Amino acid sequence: MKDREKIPKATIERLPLYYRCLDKMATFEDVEVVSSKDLGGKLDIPSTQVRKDLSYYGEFGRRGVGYNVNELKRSVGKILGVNRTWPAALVGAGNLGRALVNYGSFEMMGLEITCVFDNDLDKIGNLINEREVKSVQEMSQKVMKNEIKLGIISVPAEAAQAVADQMIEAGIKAIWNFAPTRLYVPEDVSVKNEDLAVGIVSLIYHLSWQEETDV
Amino acid sequence: MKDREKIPKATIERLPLYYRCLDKMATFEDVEVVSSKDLGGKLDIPSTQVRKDLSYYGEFGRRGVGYNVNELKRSVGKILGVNRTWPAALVGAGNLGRALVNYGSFEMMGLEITCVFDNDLDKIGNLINEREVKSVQEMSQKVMKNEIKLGIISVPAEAAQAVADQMIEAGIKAIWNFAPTRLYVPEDVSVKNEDLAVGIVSLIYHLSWQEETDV
DNA sequence: GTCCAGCTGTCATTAATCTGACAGCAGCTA
DNA sequence: TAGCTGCTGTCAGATTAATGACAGCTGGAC
Repeated sequence: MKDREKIPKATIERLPLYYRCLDKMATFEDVEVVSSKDLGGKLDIPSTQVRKDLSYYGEFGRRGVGYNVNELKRSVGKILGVNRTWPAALVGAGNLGRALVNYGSFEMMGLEITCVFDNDLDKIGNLINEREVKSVQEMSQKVMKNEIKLGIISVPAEAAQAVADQMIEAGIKAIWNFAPTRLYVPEDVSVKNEDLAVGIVSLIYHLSWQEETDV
Repeated sequence: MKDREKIPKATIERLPLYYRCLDKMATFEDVEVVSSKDLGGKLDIPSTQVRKDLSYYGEFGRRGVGYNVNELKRSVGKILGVNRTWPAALVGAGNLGRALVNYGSFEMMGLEITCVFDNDLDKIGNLINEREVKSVQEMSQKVMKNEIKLGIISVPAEAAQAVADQMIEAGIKAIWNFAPTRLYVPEDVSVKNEDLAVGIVSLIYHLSWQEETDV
């Protein structure tokens, strides 16, 4: 394995796609071996890109043959860290928060939302997918006790920074932020913004341009 | 305005951030003029990047002064196409679908989910944020009648391609895909994958690496 | 008016990322 | 065994994006 610092972000974004594709192949299709061309074909990624991405982490294939599906899946899973379960604390039991807790496909990626918090008295005590919504005040204790490193923020923008601060205080090292705002965090905490309103705009941009040229 | 083809994707992803920030400044803060340094500072983007991004579309600032907040907001809004309302059809009234319909921040970006479809008889007829869930069979007609160009897919992966095909058949030109699968579409249809399970993995990757080096 | 600090727009440079080309290995055929 | 096809891993080149440097404009101070 080479210097982990020098691996393109784009590569890391593609690895989960490979992983899920390999999982699907291992589970539903009866294939033992896959070539970079096959794998790339399913994901609309050039075969050279697939090989390059994998080569950052070692040599997983056999020349003249291809990659063993199960073996590669295990390897990629280990690279990504999804070969174990990562407990996560979610704050914000609104519509989006509930959807995330109920979302099915996280398990495969090692994510388990183990506790849910809110500060709305109407929501505290409710059950979401068998998890009781607790008061935000209980978060720190719970996070520390269970050594939770992963936090998910699905509160309104105004409240997000305060929640983040509290999470960091409690020892959380990675934040998945659904609030439409930038978070200020120390260097050793990583943040991934999943900003839905921003996501849609690139589509609107293309649509808008298309309509203009159509006329 | 220069050749629209040559504008970096990354720039288009940043424009909505500028837009929302400008909106916030225009609404809540009492500033008339903003510099690229200020704007970038709020978003953690270098000022040179801000100026470069804007310069692809024209000259919006005044040398020695900066950008007029309201003017720039209007200009960026127009560039992005969010200066009008884009009706959208959503298919899949599960937890995520419901969360999207109820999501507040889309309005500002011009997105309005005007109709919701599902094929689950238990869901058809329900109200989500004042919109009645209709049968998927009614989608084509509704989309064609209202000339809807934007489709949102929040169904399980297995059903996504069929929904996409139906959308395209009905004239939809842009698809926001929340299903964890690749969609095959004609060239003139744009797809934006909002793959939540993939999004979380890059965080897990960093966490996993951090733990390794901590020891 | 002149000077100065601060700002934009853009060209030149550097960095990041992707793509193409190919040596080298594997397995099959005869 | 030799010959052929298909595949990987990697180097070199091309492409794309980010950064640095600076000319030119602006408004206020004096």
